Amino acid sequence: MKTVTIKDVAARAGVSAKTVSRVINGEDHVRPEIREAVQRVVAELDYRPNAFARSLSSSRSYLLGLFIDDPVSGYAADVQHGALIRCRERSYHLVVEPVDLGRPGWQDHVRDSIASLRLDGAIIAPPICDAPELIALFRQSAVPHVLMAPSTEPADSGAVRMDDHGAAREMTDYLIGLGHRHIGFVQGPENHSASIRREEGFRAAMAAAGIAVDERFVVRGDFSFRSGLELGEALLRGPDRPSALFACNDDMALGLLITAIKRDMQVPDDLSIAGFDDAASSRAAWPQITTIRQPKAEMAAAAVDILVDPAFRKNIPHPDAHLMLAHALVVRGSTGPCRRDDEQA
Amino acid sequence: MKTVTIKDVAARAGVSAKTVSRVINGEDHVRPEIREAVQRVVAELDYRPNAFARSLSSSRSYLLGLFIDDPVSGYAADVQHGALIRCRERSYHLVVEPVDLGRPGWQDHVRDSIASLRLDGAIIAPPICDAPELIALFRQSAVPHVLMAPSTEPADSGAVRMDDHGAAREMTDYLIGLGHRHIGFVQGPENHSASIRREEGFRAAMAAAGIAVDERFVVRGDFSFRSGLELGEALLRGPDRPSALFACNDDMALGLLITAIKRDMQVPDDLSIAGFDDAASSRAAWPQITTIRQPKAEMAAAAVDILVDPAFRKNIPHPDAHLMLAHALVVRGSTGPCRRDDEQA
DNA sequence: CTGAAAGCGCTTACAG
DNA sequence: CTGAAAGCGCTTACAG
Repeated sequence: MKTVTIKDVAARAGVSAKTVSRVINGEDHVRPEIREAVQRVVAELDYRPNAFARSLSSSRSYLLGLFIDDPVSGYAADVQHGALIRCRERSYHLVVEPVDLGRPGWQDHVRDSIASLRLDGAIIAPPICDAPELIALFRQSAVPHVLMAPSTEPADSGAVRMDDHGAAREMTDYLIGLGHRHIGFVQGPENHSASIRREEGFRAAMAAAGIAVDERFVVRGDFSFRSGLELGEALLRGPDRPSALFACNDDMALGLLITAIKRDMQVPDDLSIAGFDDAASSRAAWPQITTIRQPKAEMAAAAVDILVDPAFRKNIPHPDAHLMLAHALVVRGSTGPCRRDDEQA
Repeated sequence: MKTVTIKDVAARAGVSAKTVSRVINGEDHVRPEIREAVQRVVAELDYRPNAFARSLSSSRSYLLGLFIDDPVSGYAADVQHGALIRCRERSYHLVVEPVDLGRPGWQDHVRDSIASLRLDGAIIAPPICDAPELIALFRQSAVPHVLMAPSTEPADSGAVRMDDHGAAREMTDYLIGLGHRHIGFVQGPENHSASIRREEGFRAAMAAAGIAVDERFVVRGDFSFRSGLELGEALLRGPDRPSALFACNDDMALGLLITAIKRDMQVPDDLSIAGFDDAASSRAAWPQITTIRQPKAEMAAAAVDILVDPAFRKNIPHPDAHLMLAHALVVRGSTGPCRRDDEQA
């Protein structure tokens, strides 16, 4: 089965290869009747341009890279899906590149993607969006890149984020509104800047309500279900325990919930539990977990939009390349009014 | 920043481009001292071959496609990760292509990947591995492809599977061994051939033990947590209900478990629940769910190995391209001895 | 509005 | 063991 090339199309349509190229790429300056004739031949021959030839001559790859720490997480799945769908709409392809900053030589893999794949752009997921050494690699090679939920917004990087601080504050206000005073907070990993912003939002809400944070109830997890399980054991052991727990993500919140159930506590009557993400784990439990809906797929799609926008590519830094998407508080069954006597006062 | 090309390396090393090419690709017939000299220059210049130029001239893309129905599922994440890691080891790249057989025009997307990306091979995940029209596309274009867990094993397709029938039979034997006689079975979607093989294994074990299957307790789900939830309501409503439930995958088993908990049943004392997959959902509950470990990532990695193996590429059909990987029964807290009086007899 | 020429950076096929 | 030439299938830059 001989491959159909641009020359075959040109010959059959009685025009030059250049004209076929113009039609294929939707350029101007082609007479309508010629354009139609070419399109007809393209369809007849089922001609598909060779992406490599195009890339080689134009030095554009139509390839975007998604650089991500842990490609197996539910977060990664949502982000990837959002990016994939949008890439397809834009006739780009997506290559997922796992980056393990803990493994020596990671730079080489990244450089390799950039150099041999000639990536047209990169989406950099948290937490590695905050690694200056990684960002520098893209900057040096002049590869347009968008950071997802970064701690800072460098002028020559795009950025897509949500208001982690504000969302955490809303959640905390909601818990306080339910009468809770002894609210515990489960932090995420230290390198996760969004987790830090969430904690700040929590503390801001507590301060605004004039409630002192009990530091014994502020503990660090690693975003995993397992860490939620273990921290739950520690937090719920003694008689002196919080009436509500706010975890930095849903997987940990689910771990807390399971621990409470194991200890025969009633949720939400004995303990309210709130998460963050609106991950599948927040729905795969009983009661379902109150959480913050984070627009993960939308953020990834927006990142693609920024990267393929000629205005951004031609003109970095670009004012419109820093986006903030909306979140939402999702109230479910895991949170309820504080029923603790000493707090009714 | 001027890009370093093969000519630059050749000039600086005082050899021809062809010799540099030989060194880069690890071919024979290069004097050791020349090889070393070239390697030194490659390192000095940090030369990275342009993947597009290589692909264009060699008509190999070093790109593998993963074609998958639902790229957001936990199954997809595991498969993708297994494939990604192995691709990296083999210096291939992976492109994920969602395929929605329900949407008209899906063929065009697939043809496009094949034709414009010049895919070197394809991994086809279940359930679309059983769609003849899809397989035909790869066959026609002579793209080597490996099916994951297909219902049939065409001679000119590779295949990687596990023994779904045997594994389901083991699980059922285990439940029967615990004294259960009234065992319900939750089927997967009709188009999922592995789910059918699991049901057959279930029925074979029941028949071998001389136990009649109560067809009221055999119900169809769609692999989703939600369907497990709903089917649980139906199965556990009346007084006449099964003492054990075996679901075709873990997400549905988790749904069953949550329903049992909602209905104040004790698991496993009132009801044993078993799943299939060893997905995260089987561990994110209390009690944890007894299941079958399915080697998803290993299956995907094996598929990559088959695809990049020159012996397979040169010589399709190939006898060694049909693999069966080992599974394991994982006993956890959700299953226990049958405590129903009428069954003790 | 259209096209002929040159070139992108490699590898293939052939010599020597 | 090594290299000069041609070519992969497009696009760029330039003419007209």
